[in-house]
Amino acid sequence: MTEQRARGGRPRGSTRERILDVALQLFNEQGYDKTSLREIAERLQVTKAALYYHFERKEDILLQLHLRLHELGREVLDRLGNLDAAADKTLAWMEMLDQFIDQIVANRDLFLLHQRNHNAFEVLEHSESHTAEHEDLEAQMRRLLADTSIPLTRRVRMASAIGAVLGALMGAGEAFPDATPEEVAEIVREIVRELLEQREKARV
Amino acid sequence: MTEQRARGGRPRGSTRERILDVALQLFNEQGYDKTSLREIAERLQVTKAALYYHFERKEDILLQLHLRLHELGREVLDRLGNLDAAADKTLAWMEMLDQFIDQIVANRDLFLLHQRNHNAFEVLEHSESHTAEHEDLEAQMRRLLADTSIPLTRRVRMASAIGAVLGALMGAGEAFPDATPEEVAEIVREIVRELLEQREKARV
DNA sequence: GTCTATATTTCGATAGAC
DNA sequence: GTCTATCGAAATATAGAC
Repeated sequence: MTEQRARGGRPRGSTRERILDVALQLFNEQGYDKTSLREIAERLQVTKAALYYHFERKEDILLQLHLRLHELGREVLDRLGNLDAAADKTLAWMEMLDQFIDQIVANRDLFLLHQRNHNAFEVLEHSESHTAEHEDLEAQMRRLLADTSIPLTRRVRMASAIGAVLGALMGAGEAFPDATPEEVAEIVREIVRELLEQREKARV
Repeated sequence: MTEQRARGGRPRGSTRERILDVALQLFNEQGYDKTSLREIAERLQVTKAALYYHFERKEDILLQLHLRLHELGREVLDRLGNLDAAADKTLAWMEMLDQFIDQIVANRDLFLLHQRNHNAFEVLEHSESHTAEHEDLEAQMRRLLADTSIPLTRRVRMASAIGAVLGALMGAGEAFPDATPEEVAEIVREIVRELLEQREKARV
């Protein structure tokens, strides 16, 4: 029952994937830095040295988990990129956040890892492999928000919309056990629409 | 110019306070776990052993920074507690978030520490000193959001409002260099009102 | 691909002089 | 209150047999 939860559409059960799954689990429980390779090996019933056959360094384990997250980011950014030059980016943003919400619901543990080990991920960026197009979803969102050709109010609303999604779906933890993730997601979608829609100022 | 930034209304310049300031700085740059006492000592131009005169363990440094944050939390919770039994908690929540916004603007580095070192703070809670009333602001907010006597929609909106505040004031980093923190804060206040206000459903 | 054994480094923490 | 010197523990990583 614990081994069986399928992730993505990946080769299941390979030792390499099992290492990544266990690592993700432990990193979320204790944090990346506080989790030793010894602990990962013990939970997998293998020795430390076995891990080094599959990954050269501990950091590489985190890097691979980062790539899983990066794939999700590409999906979102590709859709957004097509509409980049559109005059009104509001619709594109709403669609992006809709997809973002879906991804969080489907990959909560991966987003949790990113959120709870922010510092560990930062050193990944500052090492190799971050030559150019390897840019993070978060970094690209920041660039979006820094576009001064967009009125400040709209940019702050966009940042708040992202935060609202994370706050309801991630920050609240298991605060909504009386609701399914889809129910919560639907409420958040409505909130995003409220935050981003162009209101007609002519109303009272 | 770097030494002079005043924090709170505390005894400035005492070695103990300088340790805490430098530690806060380094913890935010590299993370708590990746920051060694050697580094803190070097930046302060003292030796490691000197730190141990002021703090028994490394964890105690983090604990004191936690207490700075905890004081801010008490201020918010005291105000909220008075209105706890009110029939309509909406107004209380708005006031709380207003104060929350002020605190973030005034103590961004402290909140950053809490956000970026979530795991390190967790072990603090699970050790001593967390007997009872030492409960975290975050923990109490979670209890609030878990109150099933409140409709789900309103609780999700509350969680999103908190997230919106954090997203605009913390997550966006320095994405709004063209605006003062107060300008951004004012926009966020309006967003919070929109998210929490009781809308008259009778419209359109 | 996994093991045993060990090298290497760094860290948190202490003892005791000044 | 700060220093020098050092200890013990734990972590990452490697060498080489099976």
